[in-house]
Amino acid sequence: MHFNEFRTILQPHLDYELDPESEQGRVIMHGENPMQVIAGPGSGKTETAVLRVLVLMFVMEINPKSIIMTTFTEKAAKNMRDRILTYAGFLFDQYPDLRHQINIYDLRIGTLHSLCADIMQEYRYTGYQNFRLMDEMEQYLFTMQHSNFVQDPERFFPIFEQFDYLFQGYDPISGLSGWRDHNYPPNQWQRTRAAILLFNRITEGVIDRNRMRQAGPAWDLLIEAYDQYHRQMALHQRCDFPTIQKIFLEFLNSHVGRRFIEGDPSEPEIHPGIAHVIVDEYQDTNPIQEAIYFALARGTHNLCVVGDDDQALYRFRGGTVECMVTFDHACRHYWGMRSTSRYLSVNYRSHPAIVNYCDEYIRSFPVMGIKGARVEGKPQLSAGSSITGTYPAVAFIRGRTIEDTAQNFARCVRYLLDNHIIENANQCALLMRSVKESPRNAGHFADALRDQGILPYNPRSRQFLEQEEIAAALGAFVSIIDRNLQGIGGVRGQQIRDNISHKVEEWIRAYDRAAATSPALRNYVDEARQAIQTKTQEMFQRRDRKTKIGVSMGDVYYHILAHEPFRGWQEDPERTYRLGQLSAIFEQYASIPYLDSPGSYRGDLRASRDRPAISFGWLKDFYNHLVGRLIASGMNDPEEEDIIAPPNRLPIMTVHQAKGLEFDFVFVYGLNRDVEVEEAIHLEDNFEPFRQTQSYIHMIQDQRAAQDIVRFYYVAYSRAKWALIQLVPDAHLRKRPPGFGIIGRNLQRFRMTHQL
DNA sequence: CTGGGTGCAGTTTTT
DNA sequence: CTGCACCCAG
Repeated sequence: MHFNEFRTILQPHLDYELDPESEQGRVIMHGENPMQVIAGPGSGKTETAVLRVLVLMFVMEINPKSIIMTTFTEKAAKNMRDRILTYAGFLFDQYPDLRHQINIYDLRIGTLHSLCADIMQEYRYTGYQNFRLMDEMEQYLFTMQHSNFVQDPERFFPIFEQFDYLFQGYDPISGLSGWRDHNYPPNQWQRTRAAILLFNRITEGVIDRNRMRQAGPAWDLLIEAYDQYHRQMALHQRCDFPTIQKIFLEFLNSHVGRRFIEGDPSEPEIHPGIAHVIVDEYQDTNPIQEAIYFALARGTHNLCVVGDDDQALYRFRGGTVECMVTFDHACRHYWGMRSTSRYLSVNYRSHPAIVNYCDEYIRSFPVMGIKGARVEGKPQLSAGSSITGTYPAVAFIRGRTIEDTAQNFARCVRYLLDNHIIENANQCALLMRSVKESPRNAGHFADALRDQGILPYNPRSRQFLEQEEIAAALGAFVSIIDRNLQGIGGVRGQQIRDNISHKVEEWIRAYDRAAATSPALRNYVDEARQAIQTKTQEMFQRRDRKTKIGVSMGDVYYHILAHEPFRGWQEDPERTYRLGQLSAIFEQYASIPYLDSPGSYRGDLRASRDRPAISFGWLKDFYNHLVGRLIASGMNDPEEEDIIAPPNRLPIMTVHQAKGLEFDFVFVYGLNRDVEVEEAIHLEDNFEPFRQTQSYIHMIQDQRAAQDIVRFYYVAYSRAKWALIQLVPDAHLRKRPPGFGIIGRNLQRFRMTHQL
C-alpha cells in the first residue's frame, strides 16, 4: 500500500493532519537506523509510535512478527495495542485481502517483561523453563525465608554498615525510625527490604561482578549473598522481575537467541528475525533494559526510542534519564553510528496558558540547565490545541489550614458543576503525593468532596486490611489456628509484638461481628479448631515424630469463605476481588518451601513435637512473615480496567498514576515537597563504579534530587487541558521564602497566577 | 507575623 | 523516633 492510500483511509478518523513533511510525519516515515523521538507532554507521542508501526506493516510491508513494540506499563501497552487494532481495522475494511497477508496479532507488543517471558517460552529456552515469575509480595516472602542475607545476619553484618542508608526510614512494624543500635542487625523486615533493593540494583544496573568483588569485603559479601539468592531461585524454579530480563539477555546472546534476532533463512515464516524495535517511555529505561534493546536491534540497528526526558519519574526502579539523554552516545558505543533526533514539541492537549506555564516552569530552574539534565537542543513547547479563552487557566486556591483548603477545593468543584462549566466530576482530577485518606494526605479532600455530594474515586487508598471482609476472614483464620494468640509471643521485639497483636485483635473483633450474624460460621470455626486440637493430641500421644497435620492453610481459608456472611459478600465484586487477593497471598505464602526439607511447604499446618498443639515455630513464622508483611504493605482496591474514573466520581490519584493521562481540570496539592537525597540516588552512586557501561554524566546528588522534584511537578502540571489549579494551605507557605530553593521557586511561580 | 508547645501519624511509584 | 500541622501567646 502506498502511503497516500494509507493516509486517505486513516485521515477521516484523525483529528489532525497526517502530513509526511511534518516532524511527526518524518518520525512515521523514518526508514532504517536508530532514531530518538523527544516528545513533550500532549504532543501525541504514543499516537506517533502507533502510526509508525502501522506504516511499517502496511506501507513498508514489514512482517508484523519481526516488529517489537514495548512500553512501560501493562495499561499503556494495552492502549497501544487497542489503537493499532482500531486503525488496522479501518485499513482492512478498505483492503479486505490484506487480512490474509498481514497478521496483526503477530506483532510483538507488550511490556518488556511480558515479551521476555513470551519469547523465551516460544523458543523453549532452557534457561527459563517452568519458572514462576514472582510478584513483589512473593519476592518478599521468598527472600525473607531463603536469602542468607536475611537468615544469617551475623555473616553479612558488614553490608548493613556499608548500606546503612537503606535502614534510615520509618519501620511501621517496629515503630522505629532508623537503625539505632549497631550492636544488633536491623530487623528481618528491614533486612529483606534491603536485600531486594540491593539484588535488584545489581541485576538492573548490569554490574560487573568481578570488579565489585574486588572493591572490598562488604562488596564481596554482597556478591556472595546475591549468588546464594539466585541459586535458591534456580533451585525452586522461581524468578523475579529484574532477573527475567537478565535471563532474557543471556537468551539473546545464545544460539537460539541469535536465530530469534537474525532470523533463520530456512524457516523465514517462523523465524523472520527482528526488523524493528520501537520503545515508548524510554526516559524510564534502566541499564539492563537499554542493553536488551540494543541487543534486540543489533541485526538491523532499527531502534526507535520515544520519550520525554522531562517526565522521567522512575529512578527508584533503577530508571535513569541518562539512557535518553545519551542515546546518541550509546548508538556510537554499541554500533559505531549516529542516531537521528526528532522533536515533537507542539502540545495539542492544553490551554496555551498552561503550556506556557509548564514550559517556563521547567526552564526556570537553573538545575535543569545543567549539561545532561535534559536532551540537548530540545525546543520549547508550543501550544497547538484548540482550547482558547481568556479565563484564568492557571490559578490557585488557598486556605488557612489543610481542611479549609480542601473545603475551598470542593466548593470550587461544586461551582464548576452547578454552572455547567463541567458536566461530570470525572472531568477533574486531584493529584497528590499520597492518596491515603489520612489527615495529612487525601483525608480532608475526600471528606470535603463527600460533603459537597461529590464522590471521590480513590481505589489506591490502601485500605485493604481495614475492609470488613478481610479483617473478618483473617480473624476467623486466626481463631482456628491460634485462638489465644500464643504464636505472637514468638515474635521478637516488644513494640513489634504489640503492633501485631493489636491488629490481630482487631481482626478477631471483626470475626466476632461476622459470627454474631452467622452461627454456622462460628460453628465451623469452633469445630475446625477442635478437630485440629484432637488431631495434634493424637499425634502427640502416638509419639508421632512427623509434624504434618494434613490440613492446609488453603483448606481452612476456603471453608471459612463457604459460610455466611462471606458467601453473601461474594455477590459484591469488590469484596470478592479483595478476598481473592487475600487467598492469593495465602497461596503464595503456602507455596514457599522449607529450606531444609524439600517437598514440604509453609501451607501445611505443622504439629509440635513437644506439645499437643500446632507447632509454635509454624505460628511464629506465620505472624513474622505473613502477618507482618500484610500489616506493613497495604494493598489497593480493584480498579476499573479501561475507565480512568467512573461517571460522577472525582479521581484522586498520585502523579505516577496520572502519568500519560489528561483531565479537563487538574488540581494539584502538595507543592511543598522537599529536596531530599533518597536512597535510590545513594544506590546509583554506590553502584556506578561497577557498571559495565560507564556513565558519561556526573551530577551531584542534590542536583539529581532537585531535578526529580521539578520533573515530578512538571508531569502533574502538564496533565491539565482547560485549567490547572494548585491547592495551597497557608502552612505550606510558611518558612519557605519565595525564590529560595526548589520549593520556594515552585511557590513563587504559582503566586504569579490567579487566586480563585 | 513568629516561635514554642502539643499531638498525631508515618511516601510514592512498576514489572 | 521524627516531623509536620496547628494553636496560641506575644
